[in-house]
Amino acid sequence: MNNADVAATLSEVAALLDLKNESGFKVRAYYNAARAVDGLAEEIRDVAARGSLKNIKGVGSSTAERIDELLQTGSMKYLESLRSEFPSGVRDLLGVPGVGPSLARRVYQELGVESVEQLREASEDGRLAALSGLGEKTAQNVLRNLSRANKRESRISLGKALPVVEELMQALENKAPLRQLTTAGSLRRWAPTIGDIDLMATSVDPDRVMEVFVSLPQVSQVLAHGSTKSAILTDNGLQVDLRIVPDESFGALLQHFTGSKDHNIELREYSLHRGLSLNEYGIAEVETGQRRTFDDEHAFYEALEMAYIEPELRQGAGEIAAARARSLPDLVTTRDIRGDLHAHSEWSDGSVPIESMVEAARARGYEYMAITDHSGGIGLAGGLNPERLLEQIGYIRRLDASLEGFRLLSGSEVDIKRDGSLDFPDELLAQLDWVIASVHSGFTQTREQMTDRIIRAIENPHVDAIAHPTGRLIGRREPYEVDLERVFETAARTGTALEINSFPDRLDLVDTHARRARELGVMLVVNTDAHSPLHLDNIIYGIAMARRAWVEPEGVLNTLPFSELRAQISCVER
DNA sequence: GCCGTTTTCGGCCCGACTGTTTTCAGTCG
Repeated sequence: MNNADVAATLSEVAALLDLKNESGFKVRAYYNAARAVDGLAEEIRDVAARGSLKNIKGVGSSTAERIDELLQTGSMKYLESLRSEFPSGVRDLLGVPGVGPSLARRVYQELGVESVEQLREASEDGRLAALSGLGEKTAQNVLRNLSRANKRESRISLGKALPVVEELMQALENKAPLRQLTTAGSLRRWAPTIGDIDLMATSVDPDRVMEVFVSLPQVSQVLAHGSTKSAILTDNGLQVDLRIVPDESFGALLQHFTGSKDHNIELREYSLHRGLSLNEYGIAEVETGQRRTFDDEHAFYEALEMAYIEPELRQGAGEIAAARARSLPDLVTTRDIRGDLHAHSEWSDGSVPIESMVEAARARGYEYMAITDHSGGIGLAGGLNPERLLEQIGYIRRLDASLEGFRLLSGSEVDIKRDGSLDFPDELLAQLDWVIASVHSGFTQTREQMTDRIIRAIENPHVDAIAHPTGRLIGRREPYEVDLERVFETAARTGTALEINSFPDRLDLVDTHARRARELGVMLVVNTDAHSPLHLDNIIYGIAMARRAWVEPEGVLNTLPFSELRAQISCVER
């Protein structure tokens, strides 16, 4: 029973309470608790073990008791009793866009609908439209939405969304009379996954911009078309909303639609206590109704007497208090990165010669790079055997010696075997400048086995870092079970760095874990795991995770100039 | 059900849009 399981259970309680027409506040309380548990950097069982469940913001004494029961017995009586009131299929109805708790409850109670399929039948044969307060349009809406993706499972990775958005924005800028155009929402906050895409604009001719927008070649369906708001579906199924407002409202609008929801709720609750009401048009005094507008976000936050908050930090995770105290972190940027310490070449599964990777790194302005081709023990990804590695070390040394103003490090992404031993003997690892170890097999080991395995690798003095520490692949593979708290404590003690892997499918460590690692004194390293020169550009995603984790430049190993980096790692003298 | 720089009780973010209604409830972000 991990954090995600507990969160899912609390969400189900919330959904069932919602179906039952319980107080919306109670429903929200359970959803809040679910989100809080899901975003927890620590394992909830550890929190429960020391009796600190109630210290989680959003978890009170009642929910804490139920979580305790769930962890100890594997089930929750409260949930079981709620489940007995609604067949399991009724809850699935909530996944259909446009179907909320009220409609789901009524079709179940009044029509006996117990599944999505039965909802379709009731919409087609007129029984849905016959319900009081509903009509034919509602039935048509439901039918149309039944073919769309489940509203809870339709998120795509940041890396898939961003190229689509950039192409759309470019097309718009080429053809429409825009003054300003920017992203908002989860994309602007660099969330690891994106639901839909929000674009914000100002223009001298909004109608013309909207005309262009809904007529773009990428558009497969127009969902709405107005002068201030339009929405489309792209040919790859992504929903894109475009909003246009007057210049003087742009700051408030951008703030509103950047979110996150948690951030905005907390910001509005805070402001309300100060007699101010916030919305997308500006800041109003509650007593007088007088409203101020803002053409940029900095002024908006300053008007609330707090520092500007970077979008990546807007998660309702303490950033508002820090902004009031003027103690926000000085976040790391891509400009701080001086080298990449996880890159592959055609010696293993990369696509180009080492020289091409070096050229690409230099073109980015980097000072150094480590080539870390795979070890080959389990025949994975064309990995190197000891003989080939020795050959590569010699090759890299000669190449490095020929380079002016750039250091090429001889490294390895060495496989951590099931027992925690490494794929190369220590004598061989000792010859390398940089060793990054990682798990590529045996993902189903128990939590204890996996934790011991990784800790043993961390404790090897030749290991400089652990790559993609949880092994997750977004949308394809869950992270393996591992006690990250113990991993972090060990890494902090041994001075071993943990990676934020920038590959859009990985983003591992994720922000909440990276933040916890830093709290425990772990050094991070932000790498791309590049298998081609183009992949070096993925550094933006890793940096985004670091920024969402409140990480400053001094928390990232590869912001160091080479002269300081070499003192931290087992680098061979040139 | 949670929470406290007014509060341990009485609040709980805010508005757009839709469809069904003659003033509002439901859904969404």
